[in-house]
Amino acid sequence: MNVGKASERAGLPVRTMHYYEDIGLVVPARRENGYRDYSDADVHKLGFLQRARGLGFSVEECRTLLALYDDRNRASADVKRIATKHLERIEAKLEELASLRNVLSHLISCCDGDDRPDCPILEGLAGTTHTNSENHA
Amino acid sequence: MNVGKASERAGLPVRTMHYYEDIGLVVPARRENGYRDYSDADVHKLGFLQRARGLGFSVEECRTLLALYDDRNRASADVKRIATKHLERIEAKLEELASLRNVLSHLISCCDGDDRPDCPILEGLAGTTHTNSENHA
DNA sequence: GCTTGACCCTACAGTTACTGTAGAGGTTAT
DNA sequence: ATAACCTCTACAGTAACTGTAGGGTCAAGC
Repeated sequence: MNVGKASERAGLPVRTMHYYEDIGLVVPARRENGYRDYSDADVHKLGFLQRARGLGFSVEECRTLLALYDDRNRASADVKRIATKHLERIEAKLEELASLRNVLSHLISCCDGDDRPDCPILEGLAGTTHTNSENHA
Repeated sequence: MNVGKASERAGLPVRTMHYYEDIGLVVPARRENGYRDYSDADVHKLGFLQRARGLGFSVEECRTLLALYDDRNRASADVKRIATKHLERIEAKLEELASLRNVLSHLISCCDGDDRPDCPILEGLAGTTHTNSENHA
Protein backbone atom coordinates (compact mmCIF):
# COMPACT_ATOMS: atom_id res chain seq x y z
CA MET A 1 0.00 0.00 0.00
CA ASN A 2 1.02 3.62 -0.49
CA VAL A 3 2.65 5.65 2.21
CA GLY A 4 -0.49 7.66 2.95
CA LYS A 5 -2.56 4.61 3.71
CA ALA A 6 0.22 3.03 5.74
CA SER A 7 0.60 6.27 7.68
CA GLU A 8 -3.06 6.15 8.57
CA ARG A 9 -2.91 2.51 9.65
CA ALA A 10 0.26 2.81 11.69
CA GLY A 11 -0.64 6.15 13.24
CA LEU A 12 2.61 7.76 12.19
CA PRO A 13 3.20 10.85 10.04
CA VAL A 14 4.47 10.21 6.53
CA ARG A 15 7.61 12.20 7.21
CA THR A 16 8.39 10.05 10.22
CA MET A 17 8.04 6.95 8.09
CA HIS A 18 10.46 8.44 5.58
CA TYR A 19 12.80 9.03 8.46
CA TYR A 20 12.47 5.45 9.70
CA GLU A 21 13.28 4.31 6.22
CA ASP A 22 16.34 6.59 6.04
CA ILE A 23 17.76 5.08 9.20
CA GLY A 24 16.92 1.57 8.07
CA LEU A 25 14.21 0.75 10.59
CA VAL A 26 11.39 -0.10 8.20
CA VAL A 27 12.33 -0.13 4.53
CA PRO A 28 9.34 -0.71 2.24
CA ALA A 29 9.45 -2.14 -1.27
CA ARG A 30 9.25 0.23 -4.21
CA ARG A 31 6.89 0.23 -7.15
CA GLU A 32 8.09 0.88 -10.66
CA ASN A 33 7.06 4.51 -10.38
CA GLY A 34 9.24 4.96 -7.30
CA TYR A 35 6.35 4.99 -4.84
CA ARG A 36 6.87 3.18 -1.56
CA ASP A 37 4.87 -0.02 -1.19
CA TYR A 38 4.28 -0.96 2.44
CA SER A 39 3.35 -4.54 3.26
CA ASP A 40 1.13 -5.52 6.17
CA ALA A 41 4.24 -6.67 8.01
CA ASP A 42 5.79 -3.24 7.49
CA VAL A 43 2.71 -1.56 8.90
CA HIS A 44 2.80 -3.92 11.86
CA LYS A 45 6.38 -2.96 12.57
CA LEU A 46 5.50 0.71 12.28
CA GLY A 47 2.75 0.23 14.83
CA PHE A 48 5.24 -1.51 17.08
CA LEU A 49 7.56 1.47 16.71
CA GLN A 50 4.77 3.90 17.40
CA ARG A 51 3.93 2.20 20.68
CA ALA A 52 7.52 1.67 21.76
CA ARG A 53 8.42 5.30 21.01
CA GLY A 54 5.29 6.35 22.88
CA LEU A 55 6.63 4.47 25.87
CA GLY A 56 9.79 6.50 25.60
CA PHE A 57 12.17 3.89 24.19
CA SER A 58 14.87 5.55 22.11
CA VAL A 59 14.95 4.83 18.41
CA GLU A 60 18.07 2.73 18.89
CA GLU A 61 16.35 0.71 21.60
CA CYS A 62 13.45 0.27 19.24
CA ARG A 63 15.84 -1.07 16.66
CA THR A 64 17.03 -3.66 19.15
CA LEU A 65 13.51 -4.52 20.27
CA LEU A 66 12.44 -4.91 16.67
CA ALA A 67 15.36 -7.22 15.96
CA LEU A 68 14.44 -9.26 19.04
CA TYR A 69 10.85 -9.29 17.92
CA ASP A 70 11.93 -10.69 14.57
CA ASP A 71 14.20 -13.25 16.18
CA ARG A 72 12.14 -16.33 16.99
CA ASN A 73 14.99 -17.65 19.13
CA ARG A 74 15.58 -14.66 21.35
CA ALA A 75 15.43 -15.06 25.09
CA SER A 76 12.81 -12.99 26.86
CA ALA A 77 15.56 -12.07 29.33
CA ASP A 78 17.15 -9.88 26.66
CA VAL A 79 13.99 -7.91 26.26
CA LYS A 80 13.39 -7.70 29.98
CA ARG A 81 16.85 -6.27 30.52
CA ILE A 82 16.25 -3.43 28.06
CA ALA A 83 12.80 -2.70 29.43
CA THR A 84 14.00 -2.75 33.03
CA LYS A 85 16.83 -0.39 32.27
CA HIS A 86 14.38 1.92 30.59
CA LEU A 87 12.03 1.72 33.55
CA GLU A 88 14.84 2.79 35.83
CA ARG A 89 15.48 5.81 33.65
CA ILE A 90 11.81 6.68 33.77
CA GLU A 91 11.72 6.43 37.53
CA ALA A 92 14.79 8.62 37.89
CA LYS A 93 13.19 11.16 35.59
CA LEU A 94 10.00 11.03 37.63
CA GLU A 95 11.84 11.82 40.83
CA GLU A 96 13.73 14.61 39.19
CA LEU A 97 10.56 16.14 37.81
CA ALA A 98 8.76 15.81 41.12
CA SER A 99 11.50 17.64 42.96
CA LEU A 100 11.54 20.24 40.25
CA ARG A 101 7.81 20.71 40.59
CA ASN A 102 8.21 21.18 44.33
CA VAL A 103 10.81 23.89 44.00
CA LEU A 104 8.88 25.68 41.30
CA SER A 105 5.51 25.52 42.98
CA HIS A 106 7.08 26.79 46.18
CA LEU A 107 8.52 29.76 44.33
CA ILE A 108 5.21 30.42 42.64
CA SER A 109 3.29 30.27 45.90
CA CYS A 110 5.67 32.84 47.35
CA CYS A 111 5.01 35.24 44.51
CA ASP A 112 2.23 37.79 44.85
CA GLY A 113 1.75 37.95 41.12
CA ASP A 114 0.71 41.58 41.19
CA ASP A 115 2.00 44.76 39.59
CA ARG A 116 4.88 45.25 41.94
CA PRO A 117 8.39 44.44 40.74
CA ASP A 118 9.26 42.32 43.74
CA CYS A 119 9.33 38.65 42.73
CA PRO A 120 10.48 35.68 44.78
CA ILE A 121 10.64 33.50 41.66
CA LEU A 122 13.35 35.64 40.11
CA GLU A 123 15.07 35.96 43.43
CA GLY A 124 15.08 32.20 43.78
CA LEU A 125 16.55 31.84 40.34
CA ALA A 126 19.07 34.55 41.01
CA GLY A 127 20.39 32.48 43.88
CA THR A 128 19.64 35.03 46.57
CA THR A 129 18.28 32.32 48.79
CA HIS A 130 15.37 34.13 50.27
CA THR A 131 12.32 32.15 49.30
CA ASN A 132 10.47 32.35 52.58
CA SER A 133 7.01 33.82 52.47
CA GLU A 134 7.63 36.64 54.94
CA ASN A 135 9.57 39.28 53.13
CA HIS A 136 7.67 40.63 50.18
CA ALA A 137 7.40 44.36 50.54
CA MET B 1 37.74 37.07 34.47
CA ASN B 2 38.61 34.42 31.90
CA VAL B 3 36.10 31.91 30.67
CA GLY B 4 37.59 29.05 32.69
CA LYS B 5 37.19 30.84 35.97
CA ALA B 6 33.71 32.05 35.08
CA SER B 7 32.79 28.51 34.09
CA GLU B 8 33.84 27.29 37.52
CA ARG B 9 31.93 30.03 39.33
CA ALA B 10 28.74 29.69 37.31
CA GLY B 11 28.79 25.90 37.20
CA LEU B 12 28.47 25.79 33.44
CA PRO B 13 30.78 24.20 30.85
CA VAL B 14 32.85 26.60 28.79
CA ARG B 15 31.25 25.37 25.58
CA THR B 16 27.82 26.15 26.96
CA MET B 17 28.93 29.66 27.78
CA HIS B 18 30.19 30.07 24.25
CA TYR B 19 26.79 28.94 23.11
CA TYR B 20 25.00 31.41 25.35
CA GLU B 21 27.18 34.10 23.88
CA ASP B 22 26.39 32.97 20.32
CA ILE B 23 22.68 33.28 20.95
CA GLY B 24 23.11 36.60 22.72
CA LEU B 25 22.16 35.55 26.24
CA VAL B 26 25.32 36.58 28.04
CA VAL B 27 27.88 38.42 25.95
CA PRO B 28 31.09 39.15 27.83
CA ALA B 29 33.56 41.92 27.08
CA ARG B 30 36.74 41.04 25.20
CA ARG B 31 40.33 41.72 26.11
CA GLU B 32 42.86 42.95 23.61
CA ASN B 33 44.08 39.41 23.01
CA GLY B 34 40.58 38.29 22.08
CA TYR B 35 39.94 36.47 25.35
CA ARG B 36 36.47 36.76 26.85
CA ASP B 37 36.32 38.84 30.01
CA TYR B 38 33.37 37.96 32.21
CA SER B 39 32.20 40.49 34.79
CA ASP B 40 30.66 39.51 38.12
CA ALA B 41 27.29 40.51 36.69
CA ASP B 42 27.85 38.15 33.76
CA VAL B 43 28.67 35.31 36.12
CA HIS B 44 25.58 36.11 38.14
CA LYS B 45 23.45 35.88 35.01
CA LEU B 46 25.10 32.61 34.06
CA GLY B 47 24.27 31.24 37.49
CA PHE B 48 20.70 32.38 37.00
CA LEU B 49 20.62 30.55 33.69
CA GLN B 50 22.10 27.45 35.21
CA ARG B 51 19.39 27.28 37.84
CA ALA B 52 16.55 28.19 35.49
CA ARG B 53 17.67 25.61 32.94
CA GLY B 54 18.00 23.10 35.75
CA LEU B 55 14.36 23.77 36.56
CA GLY B 56 13.54 22.94 32.97
CA PHE B 57 12.82 26.39 31.58
CA SER B 58 13.61 26.55 27.89
CA VAL B 59 16.42 28.79 26.77
CA GLU B 60 13.90 31.19 25.26
CA GLU B 61 11.99 31.32 28.53
CA CYS B 62 15.27 32.01 30.26
CA ARG B 63 15.84 34.88 27.89
CA THR B 64 12.50 36.34 28.92
CA LEU B 65 13.13 35.71 32.61
CA LEU B 66 16.53 37.34 32.35
CA ALA B 67 15.02 40.38 30.66
CA LEU B 68 12.42 40.56 33.41
CA TYR B 69 15.14 40.17 35.99
CA ASP B 70 17.00 43.10 34.44
CA ASP B 71 13.87 45.18 34.24
CA ARG B 72 13.45 46.99 37.53
CA ASN B 73 9.91 47.93 36.53
CA ARG B 74 8.55 44.53 35.64
CA ALA B 75 5.46 43.23 37.33
CA SER B 76 5.89 40.02 39.29
CA ALA B 77 2.70 38.86 37.55
CA ASP B 78 4.65 38.51 34.29
CA VAL B 79 7.11 36.18 35.93
CA LYS B 80 4.42 34.26 37.73
CA ARG B 81 2.59 33.66 34.48
CA ILE B 82 5.65 32.11 32.84
CA ALA B 83 6.47 30.02 35.87
CA THR B 84 2.90 28.81 36.26
CA LYS B 85 2.69 27.80 32.64
CA HIS B 86 5.91 25.92 33.02
CA LEU B 87 4.65 24.23 36.18
CA GLU B 88 1.64 23.02 34.25
CA ARG B 89 3.88 21.50 31.62
CA ILE B 90 5.88 19.78 34.32
CA GLU B 91 2.78 18.35 35.91
CA ALA B 92 1.50 17.08 32.59
CA LYS B 93 4.86 15.46 31.95
CA LEU B 94 4.78 13.90 35.41
CA GLU B 95 1.43 12.33 34.73
CA GLU B 96 2.50 11.08 31.36
CA LEU B 97 5.63 9.54 32.78
CA ALA B 98 3.75 7.95 35.66
CA SER B 99 1.29 6.28 33.31
CA LEU B 100 4.16 5.19 31.11
CA ARG B 101 5.88 3.67 34.11
CA ASN B 102 2.74 1.77 34.99
CA VAL B 103 2.38 0.25 31.55
CA LEU B 104 6.01 -0.65 31.34
CA SER B 105 6.31 -2.12 34.80
CA HIS B 106 3.19 -4.14 34.15
CA LEU B 107 4.72 -5.56 30.98
CA ILE B 108 7.95 -6.29 32.80
CA SER B 109 6.23 -8.05 35.65
CA CYS B 110 4.45 -10.27 33.14
CA CYS B 111 7.73 -11.31 31.57
CA ASP B 112 9.47 -14.41 32.86
CA GLY B 113 12.85 -13.09 31.84
CA ASP B 114 14.22 -16.52 31.16
CA ASP B 115 15.71 -18.26 28.13
CA ARG B 116 12.44 -18.93 26.42
CA PRO B 117 11.42 -16.83 23.44
CA ASP B 118 7.99 -16.05 24.80
CA CYS B 119 7.87 -12.43 25.90
CA PRO B 120 4.84 -10.40 26.99
CA ILE B 121 6.77 -7.14 26.63
CA LEU B 122 7.22 -7.63 22.92
CA GLU B 123 3.70 -8.86 22.58
CA GLY B 124 2.46 -5.75 24.32
CA LEU B 125 4.46 -3.58 21.96
CA ALA B 126 3.33 -5.56 18.96
CA GLY B 127 -0.23 -4.68 19.84
CA THR B 128 -1.38 -8.28 20.28
CA THR B 129 -3.08 -7.57 23.59
CA HIS B 130 -1.96 -10.88 24.96
CA THR B 131 -1.02 -9.22 28.24
CA ASN B 132 -4.47 -9.12 29.63
CA SER B 133 -4.94 -6.10 31.81
CA GLU B 134 -5.78 -2.50 31.11
CA ASN B 135 -4.78 0.02 28.52
CA HIS B 136 -1.54 0.26 26.65
CA ALA B 137 -0.41 3.54 25.10
C1' DG C 1 -6.80 14.22 -24.48
C1' DC C 2 -6.39 17.63 -21.27
C1' DT C 3 -6.84 19.64 -16.97
C1' DT C 4 -7.50 19.48 -12.00
C1' DG C 5 -6.35 18.05 -7.64
C1' DA C 6 -4.76 14.61 -4.62
C1' DC C 7 -1.04 12.07 -3.85
C1' DC C 8 3.92 10.91 -4.09
C1' DC C 9 9.08 11.74 -4.70
C1' DT C 10 13.93 13.72 -3.29
C1' DA C 11 16.96 16.86 -1.20
C1' DC C 12 18.02 20.32 1.73
C1' DA C 13 17.45 23.10 5.79
C1' DG C 14 15.69 23.90 10.42
C1' DT C 15 14.54 22.56 15.21
C1' DT C 16 16.64 22.40 20.67
C1' DA C 17 20.38 22.92 23.43
C1' DC C 18 24.14 21.91 23.42
C1' DT C 19 28.89 18.92 22.69
C1' DG C 20 33.14 17.44 20.29
C1' DT C 21 37.18 18.36 17.85
C1' DA C 22 40.88 20.34 15.03
C1' DG C 23 44.20 23.59 14.49
C1' DA C 24 45.96 27.67 15.84
C1' DG C 25 47.53 31.15 19.12
C1' DG C 26 48.29 33.23 23.99
C1' DT C 27 50.02 32.78 28.93
C1' DT C 28 52.62 31.10 32.84
C1' DA C 29 56.19 28.74 35.27
C1' DT C 30 60.58 26.81 35.35
C1' DA D 1 63.06 28.58 25.68
C1' DT D 2 60.17 25.15 26.43
C1' DA D 3 56.42 22.65 28.46
C1' DA D 4 51.98 22.77 30.16
C1' DC D 5 47.99 24.89 30.08
C1' DC D 6 44.57 28.09 28.67
C1' DT D 7 41.93 30.25 25.03
C1' DC D 8 40.30 31.23 20.33
C1' DT D 9 37.32 30.16 15.94
C1' DA D 10 34.94 27.31 12.85
C1' DC D 11 32.93 23.29 11.54
C1' DA D 12 30.38 19.23 12.39
C1' DG D 13 27.61 16.12 15.10
C1' DT D 14 23.84 14.68 18.41
C1' DA D 15 18.25 12.94 18.71
C1' DA D 16 14.31 12.50 16.34
C1' DC D 17 12.08 14.36 13.70
C1' DT D 18 9.58 18.47 10.85
C1' DG D 19 9.10 21.86 7.10
C1' DT D 20 9.49 23.26 2.48
C1' DA D 21 10.64 23.70 -2.39
C1' DG D 22 10.30 21.91 -6.71
C1' DG D 23 9.18 18.58 -8.96
C1' DG D 24 6.69 13.73 -10.88
C1' DT D 25 2.35 10.43 -10.94
C1' DC D 26 -2.35 9.09 -11.11
C1' DA D 27 -7.45 8.81 -11.44
C1' DA D 28 -11.48 11.33 -12.64
C1' DG D 29 -14.16 14.46 -15.15
C1' DC D 30 -15.22 17.30 -19.34
